[in-house]
Amino acid sequence: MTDLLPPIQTTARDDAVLKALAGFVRQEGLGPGEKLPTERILAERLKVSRNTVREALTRWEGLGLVERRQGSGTYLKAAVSPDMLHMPLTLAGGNDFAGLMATLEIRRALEAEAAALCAIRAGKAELAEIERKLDVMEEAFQTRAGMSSEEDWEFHQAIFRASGNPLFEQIIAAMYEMFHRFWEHPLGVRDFGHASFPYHRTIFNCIAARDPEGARAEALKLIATVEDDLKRGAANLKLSDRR
Amino acid sequence: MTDLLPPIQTTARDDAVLKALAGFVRQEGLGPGEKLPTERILAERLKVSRNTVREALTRWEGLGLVERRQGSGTYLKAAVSPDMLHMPLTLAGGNDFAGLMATLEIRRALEAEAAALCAIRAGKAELAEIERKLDVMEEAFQTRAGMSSEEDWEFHQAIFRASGNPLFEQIIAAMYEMFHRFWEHPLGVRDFGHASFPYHRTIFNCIAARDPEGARAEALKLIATVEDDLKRGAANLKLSDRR
DNA sequence: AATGGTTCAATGGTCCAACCAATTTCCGCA
DNA sequence: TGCGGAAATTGGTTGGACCATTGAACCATT
Repeated sequence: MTDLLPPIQTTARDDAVLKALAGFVRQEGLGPGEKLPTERILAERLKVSRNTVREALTRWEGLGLVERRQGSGTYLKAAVSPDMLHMPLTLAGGNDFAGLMATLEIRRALEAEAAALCAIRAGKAELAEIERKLDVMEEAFQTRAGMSSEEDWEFHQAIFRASGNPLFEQIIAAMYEMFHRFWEHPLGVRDFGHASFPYHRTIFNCIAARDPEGARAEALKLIATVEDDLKRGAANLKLSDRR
Repeated sequence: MTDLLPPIQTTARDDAVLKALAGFVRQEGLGPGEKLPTERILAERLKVSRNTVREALTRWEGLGLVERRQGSGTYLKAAVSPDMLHMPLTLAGGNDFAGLMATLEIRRALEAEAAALCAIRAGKAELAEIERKLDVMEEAFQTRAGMSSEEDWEFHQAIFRASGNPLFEQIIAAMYEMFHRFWEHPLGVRDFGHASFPYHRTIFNCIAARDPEGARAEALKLIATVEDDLKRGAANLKLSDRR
């Protein structure tokens, strides 16, 4: 006998509030940036205490769905729908080098799969878009004699978007901040990112040739070079700390 | 000029409460499963209202760090530290078949990478743990003449855990609910999961042999069979709908 | 001795009413 | 018309009260 007989759910006021609120947002067609009703109004309409409303909104705020501005109101920060799946990721000691490597491993996993899917699914328009981003990136590389994080990022984003699965882009976007905190301070590695440059073109070639496994392999190589760069940077940093 | 000059924080009571609480947990050496002080005690010690304490704990609860049980107390669900990095991720939709396939693609990406990392990093103890789960799963398979979702899941979880990167397990854990909603209702495919069975052993063999790329390849094959099963199930379902 | 019922204190969940602090609105004055 | 300050609005905090659930201790029946 396994666990049939799941624990029953008796009270879940604030959860109900969130569901109702999500329904309201959908019905009103509210989008990011728009203001939702006052806490006091919500409390009155839903026939619950303002306190309960606040607990519910606090959860949404913690999840980054909503922003509260004292004296002004509560504003949507993202699209909400009644059937959302929440996936809070927490990285203990997320400010250190190990945390960056952890996110990079996730990125490698997603980048490889997205490239493979992209090789299968990307339409003509999407393919052209990716190549355009690639050209811009290569142009920037030549001009400034080095990797440019912004253009590089846009290239990868285009691949994620063309994978046909929005989850890739969403997960990576959640980690964007982490990547770029280090990206902007390349740990003393002067030619940071140089090694990864050629793989952008090879990945695109595989995608254009409809070669999923090739694309996957090239993406893996690309992230490997970034990882190497970072490790080298960390070693340098440790060295200069000792100085 | 970018966004240096972050907005100053005049009032951030509940944030301060969380920081203080995280410090307390560290100082006391509290781990997952252990009980936190009462809300009333926290309020008194921190010289804030109980309501403020509750707002703070609500945030942690929303982030899955803590579990509150009425009448019992508040318990840690994960390790917390003062310097945590939160990456809350909410996925829109996902209750339909397309959503399931989307999450499955994420799972394939992570499963492949985790298996590869595991082949590199898993220690002796972790290797033994994985094999134990595998034995249990195979035992269940023989006895009940079919895949058992619980034991299967534990096997995969052990691999994620041994990957040395906590993010893998966190992401997958968040999707667990989604997978199992369908797993329990195998869409009419009677021998659902049968096809994936042998790959569990081959994955383990590659990991034990310290063959990352082999493990990655086997993991990809495993998910591919699950995908096929699901697609077959969906086709059956559509067929029976027409009936 | 074991099982089941009762009581009771502890604890999270909810409510209320008031006040504080930041923001926005608006009105009167120059 | 433009501007400065009062007033209304809105989220943030407080304190106190009561409800609902839990779990332990105790008691009664078998």
